[in-house]
Amino acid sequence: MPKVDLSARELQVLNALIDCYIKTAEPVGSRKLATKYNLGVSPATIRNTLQDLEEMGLVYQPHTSAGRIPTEVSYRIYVDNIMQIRPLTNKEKAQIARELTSGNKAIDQILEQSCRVLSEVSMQLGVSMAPRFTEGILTHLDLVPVGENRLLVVAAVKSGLVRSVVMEVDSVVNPKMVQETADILNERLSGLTLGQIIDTIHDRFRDVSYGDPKLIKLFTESAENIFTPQTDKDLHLMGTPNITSQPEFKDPKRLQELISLIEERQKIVSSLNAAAIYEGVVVTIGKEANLGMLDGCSMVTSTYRAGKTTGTIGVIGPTRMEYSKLMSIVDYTSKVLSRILSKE
Amino acid sequence: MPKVDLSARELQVLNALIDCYIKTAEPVGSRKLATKYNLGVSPATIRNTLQDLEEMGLVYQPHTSAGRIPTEVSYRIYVDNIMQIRPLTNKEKAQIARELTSGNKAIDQILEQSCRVLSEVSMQLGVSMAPRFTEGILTHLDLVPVGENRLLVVAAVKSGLVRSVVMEVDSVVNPKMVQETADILNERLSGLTLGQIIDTIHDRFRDVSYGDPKLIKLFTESAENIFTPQTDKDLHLMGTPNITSQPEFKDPKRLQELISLIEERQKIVSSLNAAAIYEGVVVTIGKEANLGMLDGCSMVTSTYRAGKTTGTIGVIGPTRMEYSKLMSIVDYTSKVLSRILSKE
DNA sequence: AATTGGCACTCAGGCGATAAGAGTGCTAAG
DNA sequence: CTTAGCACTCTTATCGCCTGAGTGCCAATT
Repeated sequence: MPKVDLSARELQVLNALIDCYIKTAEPVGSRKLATKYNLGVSPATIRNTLQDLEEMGLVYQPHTSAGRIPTEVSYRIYVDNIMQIRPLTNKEKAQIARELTSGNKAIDQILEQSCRVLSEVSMQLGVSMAPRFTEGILTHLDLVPVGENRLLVVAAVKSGLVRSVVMEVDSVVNPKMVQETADILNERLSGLTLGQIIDTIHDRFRDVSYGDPKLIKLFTESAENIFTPQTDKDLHLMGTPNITSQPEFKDPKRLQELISLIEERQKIVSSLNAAAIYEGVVVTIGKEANLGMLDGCSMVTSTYRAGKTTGTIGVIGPTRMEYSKLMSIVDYTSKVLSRILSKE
Repeated sequence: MPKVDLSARELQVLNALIDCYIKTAEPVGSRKLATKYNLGVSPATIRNTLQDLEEMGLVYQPHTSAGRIPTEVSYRIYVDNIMQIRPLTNKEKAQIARELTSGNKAIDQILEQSCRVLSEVSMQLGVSMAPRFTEGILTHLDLVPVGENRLLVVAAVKSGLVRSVVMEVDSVVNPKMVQETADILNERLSGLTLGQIIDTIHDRFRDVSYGDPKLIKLFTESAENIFTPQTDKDLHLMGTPNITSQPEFKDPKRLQELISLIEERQKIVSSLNAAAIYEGVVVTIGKEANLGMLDGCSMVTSTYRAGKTTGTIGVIGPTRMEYSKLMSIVDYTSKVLSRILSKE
């Protein structure tokens, strides 16, 4: 919310400048603005306006005698106030819908496909994240003996998401006892959200009427480990070549940072979660994204619904991105995705 | 197996040259070899030898009037015939053992830790791959109803590895029937390897005495999907910064190729599988690795055992790597890993 | 016959000067 | 308030020069 009052001309010039810079990735000069965009004034006048914009911190020059480049502040203004959202063509809509509905219906695969289609249509780095597990309602819990001293804990959530975690048990356990324990766990935990379970599990098993007390103790102790989303496994990333070929990544240092970011997925997860507190399409510009070393990048994200839970999808690319188009793409994709995941 | 007969001096010089190049990453000249390695002859003599080596295709010059660089052929000879394996220090052994045995015991986490410790100790890209599922013996199969029209198929293998796949069912199914079906599946499939199951499943369920026939049909039809390892999810990669900072990756193009490789994990999986047909530590040099665009890289890998199944771990780095040290590291790590995974 | 010193030759990489081009800021006039 | 004109700044590319590293070969030496 930078409080700026721009005159009509200043808005016009800023709009043209951002538009041009997004297309060319080169500093934009007054002459280019005057000839390519019919602003009805001469380059000299535009130069004056540009000086004003520079004083307001909306544009800058990489060096004294170069054109202007928009700052992050002005991207914000552009996205919030100036930009016209560019609707999708029917062809684009069809492509997204087709690629999302074809193929297997397991939620994980659908998310991977979302990620792929986002990266293909947007020509940026596509991201998708599985629904936030903590908000899901537990429908069923299962304990499956695996090998001699292990139990597989299977937790199924209403949205169709399933997580399984292997739990170590000290001694060999009686299968009947395991079943009995599973029964009481289900009885007391089904219908709660995983978040509630984590918070209240210790209280809920103060008294244990039947089932294996040792096993239940072990379970309550490792509940957090079982129910907490290991969210970096829920994250899909695709289309890295799309953005590495952009001019902002011609510097090897930049590329290295990108590689690090991709490896430590946790940072992306955090940023996506931070953006997900808003409804609908969110544009996170540059430093706002807090992507650590990799600034100069923006995200366009949206939440989607899967039953009672929500997840996040979006695209990541250089700050200089076609927000107007990307917002439509992400918006539409998230809506299709919600529809697919909810009609089941 | 390039058939070369090298004289004692040629071996000596080649050894020194490779050693020097591995350390400096720069073309090695005759003078440097004469002064740093006491070969007892003058630079001029070494030059003659170098000419001979060049004719044999063992070294080359990036341009006239530069020092020599070893070719992939000569790395092969070096690894197979010349190199002395460098044993690990106690400190290194301790570090590997400590980091592998600490923490959670779930197989997936152990593999991730293997990967991390490999990358840290070797200063290369560490890789680890879960045991090959197809060779595992099925111990238990479970069908867990999830939501309205889904079943979670849980397949547990002797090594402790578990895979779960969501299966879509058309109609709502009776829980009793599901249990009955699971029973007969277990009865007929337990004890077989997953590979055998894939091959023979259609024959095994020609006659179905009880259980839900529709469900069994669905199951046999999707058996391949259920039991085939989606191996690129079983692959861990860590330590990319270790190798991106090496001089061979100063070229942005190289970096881009690396990023692509990391994204399409399938290629790495294939290469690792190809190397895994041999027992013990395998060195795969340059083009042998078939890492697509990213040649100029080598892998040092080893299989490890987990019960009846085997998996692969190793390191990937530029062809110019310290094979002598890396072979020890990978060998030791795989042995420790086998011990951990087998004593259970 | 193998080894060595000497020497001319080649080539990459760094440095500085020069030229071209893009774009600005300022001033003065419309 | 707008605009044309102009001097000024700064980047980028190109050329030529030089230096240093390293070779290949030949003739001398052991």
